Amino acid sequence: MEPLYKPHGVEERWQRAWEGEGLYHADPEAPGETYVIAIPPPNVTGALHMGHALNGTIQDVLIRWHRMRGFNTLWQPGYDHAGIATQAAVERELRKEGTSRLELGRDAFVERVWEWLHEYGGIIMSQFRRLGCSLDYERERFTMDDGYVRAVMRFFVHLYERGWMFRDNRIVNWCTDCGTTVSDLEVEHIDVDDTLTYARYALADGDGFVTIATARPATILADVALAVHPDDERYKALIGKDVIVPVVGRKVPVIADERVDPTFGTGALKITPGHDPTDFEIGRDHGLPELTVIGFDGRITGDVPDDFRGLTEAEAAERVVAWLKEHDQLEKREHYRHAVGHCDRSGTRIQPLVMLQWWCAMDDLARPAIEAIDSGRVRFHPPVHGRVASDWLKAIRPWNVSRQLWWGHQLPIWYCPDGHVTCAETEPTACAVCGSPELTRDPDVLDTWFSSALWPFATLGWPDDTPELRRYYPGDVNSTGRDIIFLWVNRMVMAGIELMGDIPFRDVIIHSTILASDGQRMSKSKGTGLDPVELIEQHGADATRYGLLKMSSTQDVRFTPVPIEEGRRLANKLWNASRLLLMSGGDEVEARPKSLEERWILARIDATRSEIERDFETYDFSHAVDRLYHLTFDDFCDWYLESIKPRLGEADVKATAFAALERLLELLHPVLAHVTEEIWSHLPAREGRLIVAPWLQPDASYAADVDALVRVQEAAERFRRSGVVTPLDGDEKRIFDAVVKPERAKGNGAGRLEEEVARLEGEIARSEKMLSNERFVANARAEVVQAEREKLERYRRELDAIRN
RNA sequence: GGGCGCGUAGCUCAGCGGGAGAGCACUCGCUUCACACGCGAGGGGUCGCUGGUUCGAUCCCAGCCGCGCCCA
Repeated sequence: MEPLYKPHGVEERWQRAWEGEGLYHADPEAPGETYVIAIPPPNVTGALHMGHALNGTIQDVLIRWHRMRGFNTLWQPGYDHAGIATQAAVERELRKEGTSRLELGRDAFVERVWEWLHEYGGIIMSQFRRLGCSLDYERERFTMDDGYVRAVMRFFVHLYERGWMFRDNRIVNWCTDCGTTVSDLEVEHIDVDDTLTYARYALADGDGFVTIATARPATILADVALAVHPDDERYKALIGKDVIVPVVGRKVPVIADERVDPTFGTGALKITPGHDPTDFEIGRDHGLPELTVIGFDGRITGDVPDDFRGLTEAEAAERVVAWLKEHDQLEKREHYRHAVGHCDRSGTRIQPLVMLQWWCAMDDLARPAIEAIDSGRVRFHPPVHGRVASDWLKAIRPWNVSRQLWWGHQLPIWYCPDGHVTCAETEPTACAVCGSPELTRDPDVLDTWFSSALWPFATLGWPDDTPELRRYYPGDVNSTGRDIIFLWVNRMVMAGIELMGDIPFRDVIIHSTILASDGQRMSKSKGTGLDPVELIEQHGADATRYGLLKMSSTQDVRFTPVPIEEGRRLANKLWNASRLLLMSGGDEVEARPKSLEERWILARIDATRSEIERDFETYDFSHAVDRLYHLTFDDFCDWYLESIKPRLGEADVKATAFAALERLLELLHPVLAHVTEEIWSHLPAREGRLIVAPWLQPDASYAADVDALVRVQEAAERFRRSGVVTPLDGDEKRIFDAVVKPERAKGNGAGRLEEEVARLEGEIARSEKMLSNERFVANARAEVVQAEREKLERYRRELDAIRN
């Protein structure tokens, strides 16, 4: 054993051993209460980032802890096919080769995606291995593998048969760059500088004008009404009249609707159901036509004057404004900053337009999920996210599930020449309505999140009745970041209750986001992203795990490497403490505490065990890790080892020390998995692996000694502050001399008697003043007053002690 | 516009009604036979601002200033 712990090699060796010996593997036939976590499936094209590393560490700590406690644990790994992202990556590749998916054709393109994935995909699992994550890698699943596809088809057909899947022309979020619709959740609202155009619409009866304000003058071409708030006195007289839409000359009505904000612009709103979500809803309620003038390429199309056709939206807007100016119907234009929807994948401005799509009605799915969250059957940590999740479900809208992509699960929908719809899990031979054998499959694929919703049970074999499904569903915990609560967590809860009749997990951990040092989200394009694998290379996996947990909290945190370095020092300290014991020989491991500090350290380890158990149960990992640090440095090394060091030759002392070390290693293992296993393997007469060693059981026989060193520690504190040595005898004197080494400490300026006297006199004065305040004594809680009296006594004793 | 959260030591963060804490950084002293990724000693904070509640406020309430996130 070298004086400097070098994690490289050691960590990889244990990772190979644990996995190779099948210790990560979950056996449904094995006994034990189950403990199940399904990893949030990373994009198959992705690489490990800080969020994955933190999340992986959190889950691994929980899994290792439960494994040691004898649970039948399953940590399910796998990948998500990530429709848009993967398709885009392969299309980029094709572009470099001078071809395109259209040139290849659908089948060849899909084939090409698979090839590409076999070459470049699926690297994250090896990165999780390098972090020490004890996932059951034998069970790796992919949302596009054969069994999973069946699950997705079953889910769709199930929803169709329930009557919740419907096809309709509704307003969608069209991304001209991705060439597909995206769901409302994939639209990011970003503030942009824009221009607000005030346009006058002529009343059809020639009785003047109404002025409206719009940020998108090009969409005037698709106006079908003006709307005002029903209580708006300025416009009451106009309701029911007609106005003439500029440029196109269409006569449209003025309607009244509560959804009009009378404070925006002039209070009169142009209604364009074809290109605005709110207008669309107003239009549906008022039975208005849904005209579309902007096409899938973002250019002007449809029933418009010829000179507009083919223009970009900006060009069309310019021409509309010119028309308004020419006809004296342009009132003004002013700067306007507002939030505009952008595609979160491509960053392109979303084009809302009306399109025939497949939708899922969500109300009946959402209702039991809301109940599960509100009743606390599904618990969020921290709880505030449960309320947010529930609020979102309560305002849920139909989900646009079809995507105009080639990579993904193709809809199980076929059409016959008469337009009848057949929905079936496998390819039907005839139309379900008219029996026509001529069937064409809908070309669209499903939203990636449609398949992710099934993750907790499709990975276990659903829709088949497998031993895994019976044994491991429902699971226990889901851990993830805030950003996919709606996209993923809520949908798993809905799908789990609907298909399995039970919630998929009990606890949802929402971990913090690790920000770059500038306080912004880490960003690849800004170069502020950090590669966790590099951190592992630099500091070791144990140190990285420790550091990530130390940084984690319910609050977002700016990254600094300092906590990881702290973890590295802890690993090194533990390594050297173990060296001290191992180098002095001895082959017995048994707790036979004879002296004060031996009973004390065993009690301290037990006490810390219950403290970190409480931390783990409440998913408070940073405090758990902090306790482990101080237990190791302060209690185990500084007090215990220093105390016994002179007596390491004694067999009893040695055997007890090994027993204490064993317990410490057990406590540390879930976090510092590798270094603890390495040290464990050096312990005398050690068989079996720490990873599957039983979690330590507290021993009540020394529990009473958890404060056994208080007098010595007070004496040490007193000596440090004042330089006064307290008379002690027996174990206490021996421990004090061994740890404090007063003769050496004197040399470096320890203890300034006068300052300490002054400090204590100050404290005594403060305390006396408080206790002589009648209102304090009368109003404060009795135990607070009592505590203050005891404090005062202690200060007086302390002062006496250093004056004598 | 609606909602949530955060401003505590130079840095990153705990604490959240009765004596301001940790790690790092900084200063000083130690190659002490486990560890210099160490040991010992030390300096450093009107706990964003202004009011209020209270015997007592970093902690509770209100307002303000600054920063961030989510939803529309």
